[in-house]
Order: sequence, then C-alpha cells, then structure tokens
Amino acid sequence: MLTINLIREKKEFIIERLKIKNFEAEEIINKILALDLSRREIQSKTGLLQSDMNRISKEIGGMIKEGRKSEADSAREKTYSLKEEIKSLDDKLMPIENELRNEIIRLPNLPHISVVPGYGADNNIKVREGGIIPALPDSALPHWDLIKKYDIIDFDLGIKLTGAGFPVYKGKGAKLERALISFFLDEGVKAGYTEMMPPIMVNEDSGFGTGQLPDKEGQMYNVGLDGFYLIPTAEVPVTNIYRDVILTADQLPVKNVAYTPCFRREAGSWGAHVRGLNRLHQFDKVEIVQIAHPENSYRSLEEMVNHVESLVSGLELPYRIMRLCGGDMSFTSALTYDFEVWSAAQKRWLEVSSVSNFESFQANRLKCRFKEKGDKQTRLVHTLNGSALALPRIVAAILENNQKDNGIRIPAVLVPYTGFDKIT
RNA sequence: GGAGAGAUGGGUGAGUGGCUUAAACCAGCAGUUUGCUAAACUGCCGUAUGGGUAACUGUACCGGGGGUUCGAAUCCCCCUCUCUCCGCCA
Repeated sequence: MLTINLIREKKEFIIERLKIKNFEAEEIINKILALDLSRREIQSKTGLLQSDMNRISKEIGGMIKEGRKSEADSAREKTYSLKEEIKSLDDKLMPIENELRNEIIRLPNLPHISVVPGYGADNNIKVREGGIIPALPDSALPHWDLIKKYDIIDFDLGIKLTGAGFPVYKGKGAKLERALISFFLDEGVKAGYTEMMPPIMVNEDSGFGTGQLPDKEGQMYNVGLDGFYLIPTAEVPVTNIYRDVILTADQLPVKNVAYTPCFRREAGSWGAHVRGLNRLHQFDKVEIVQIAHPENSYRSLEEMVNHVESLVSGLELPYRIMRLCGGDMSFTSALTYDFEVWSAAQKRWLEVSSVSNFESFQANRLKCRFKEKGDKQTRLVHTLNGSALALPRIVAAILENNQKDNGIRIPAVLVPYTGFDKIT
C-alpha cells in the first residue's frame, strides 16, 4: 500500500511509474486526493470543535465544584449543539476514511527504476544462467511416470485421503522431501538467517498485513469454525511477526528462514501443464524473509538472489535467473527475480523461486517501522522475501534430470541428508 | 467446555466520573559532578494525524468495537486475549 504522503506529493511520478505495470492510475489517484482533502477538512474542523468541547467541559467541572450550579447548567446547554455538530462530522468521516483506504489499496506498488515495460513472460530479462542441461535418451520419463515407477509419491492415495493436489510421499520420496527441507534450512542458517517455525494457520489481521485479504480470500483455505486461514506461504506468518512493530536501525536487517507446508486453493485450470508436481494444493517450501533498512534493501535483494542461486547450483540443476518485466510482476513487488530450473523430460523451465523487494509497500500495511538512533521520526522499513526453495518442482527436476537406467541419482549435497545416493 | 479474576506507556504498577496534563519506580537517552569497570544529581523519554520554516501547538488513542454523560482509563453492552481452578487431552 502506497503512503498517502507520496500520493499527495508525487502524483505525476506515480502515474508514470505505474504505466510500467500497465496500470492506469490517474482516475484512482484523483479520487484519492479528493477524498484525502475532505478527510483533512473534516478532521481539522472536528479538532477545533473537540477543543471547544474539552474546554467547556472542564469549565463545567470547575463550576460544579464551586457550587455555581445555574452557570453550569447554562454552559451545559451550549454543549448540545456542539455535540451534535461533532457527531455529524464524525458520521461523515468514517465512510470517507473507509473509501480512501479502499481506493489506496487498489494501487499496485511502484516498480523499481530498473524494471522494463512488458506484458508477460516473453518480456522478462535473463540475468544469468548456470548448470548443464543433461542429454536424456528419448525413453526418458516425465516425473509423474517416475514417481509411479519407483513408488515414491502417490497422488491416488492423496485423492482418497483428501482430494486432488494432496500427494502422499512414500519411502524414499518422503525421505527426499525431508532431506531437501533440512538442506534448505541449514543453508539458510549458514547464510545468517534465524530459523523460525511459525503457525501454519493465521488470523484475519495477518492475512490483511501481507495483502492476501481482503481481495484474494478465495486463494486461501478458510477454517470456517474458527475464522483462521491456512497459509499460502510462510511469508504470511513470518512477515506478520513484525506487524505493528517499531524496530531500531541497529536491528536491521532482520533475516528469518522458515519451513512450512503451504496451502493454495488455486481454483483455476488443471490441464496438462500443471500435471504431477507442477501445481499442488499442499506443498512444502522454505522461505527467506528480510526486513531491511531502506538504503540497504537492494543489497539485501542481491544477497538473497545469490543465496537462492547457491541452492539450485548446489543441487546441480540447470537454472536461469529472470528479472521480471512490469507486466509479469506481482501487485505488491517493486523488483522481482524469478528462478527457473530446467525439467529435462518435460523439456521446459519450471519456476521454483521468486525473490522480491517490496520496499515499503508491505511495511505500510503492516505498520512496520524503524527509528534511527536519536531520531524522533519513525520511517517505514523495506520488506523482502523469496522461496529458498519450493520443493515440488525441485523434486520434479531432480527426478527427471537425474534418471538413469538403474535408478535416480541423488545430488551429492543431499546424500548426507537422505542416507542414500540412488532411488531404485 | 464450566467457574472466577484480569488486560493501563519499553517493563513493573497506581488510578472507581472532573485536583490526571495517566502518578511513582525501573529500563533507555542527554548533561553536570565526583573519579574509574560505577554512583549521585538534573533534564528528556509513546503512537498517529492536522496546522506551522521552526520553536511550538490542536485532536485522537489506557486490549478491540459500540453506548451513557457537559465530561469516561473509570459506568453499561458486545467481542478478543491472558491468568487461576475444574474437565478433557498428545
């Protein structure tokens, strides 16, 4: 959510920047500015009236104490019209404030200066790539066949227990899953992140804090009886730790890493391109989150990109890093790098991580601020997060890329975690 | 799930309708003094929003939301959470 001050001061700049995201902001901004103006008018009027009211009330108190009863009564008469005036202004203020907020949250975050215009994945810019794409024989199998062949992930069993998109990991499949989670967490801790294990259900306030609510309600599972939501990503609980918090500058950057299961309703299509592990309702993910000083947040972003890169290259997966164009970026992001790994049997790139700087956009919603030592003024922090990493597509790529006649080879860095170097 | 007690600033904690401009203490910050791993003293010490170049200043906020009243931290209603006891339970 953009700050009202920025909208007030840099209207034209915002309109220009949002064109990069293919967003026409002028109409909304004009509406916001008009609402903001009447909000301030009403507020300063009520302030004055309240001030009168407070003064008179205090005087009445004094009169009563001194026994000047008739004077007190006539002063009391005077307050009635004041009180009514205040009430009618208050009644006007509430809907204006609500509408103002509703309009402001419709504005996407401003893209960083380096973001290029564009309408989709075709306009994304390849930053760099790494790893070696394996040459597989024509007989190579996609992962949905491999998991059946080696009996390591069972979709049908998941359908029996819950429904489509809730796989059961079995035997070496389950062990591989656990190994990846441990590997990702350990690497995060080595890189200076603090490991967190948050709740996987959150309340409405948290859903609002990171922007899932009120708009994207349908994307989360709702635990109706208690009003909780199953988290779509650890970003939600971990970032909300800092909701309504004022940090000191020397606490920044805050670096947290968390593993959680993630739940996504994703009511959309379930065609061939989302077969197997490509899209699930429940999956495992390790997430990294940073709360950074505004002046250092892009350094944090680079650091996070390098960290994720070390994970995919550690797993010996062919990958590329894309800097997203305006049209392909999320509503809340200022700059996003996507990581894709090559899935050799599907013969396509799979998105496995998205690393973003949200600048102060999330922080404004969260009311997460910091103070410089000795400074009276609070400022909004910058928040960043990234997957490090989401498991299913990593598993898909490992299975497909490493298939041999005699089984599936496990990347060397995982062997200490799995205890086996081959799935047979 | 049942019964009772609570929720006040960074912390402890006073405050049952106007003498509160939320006391006091602790922590923190700045300074003075004495001198040496510290003590004493003085001052400052919440957030948001409006006005002002600024000094300063208006307003709101005592878990959240409504209400009563000229006036609410204080009284009433609803909600959330915490603690104690009982019940249930990995």
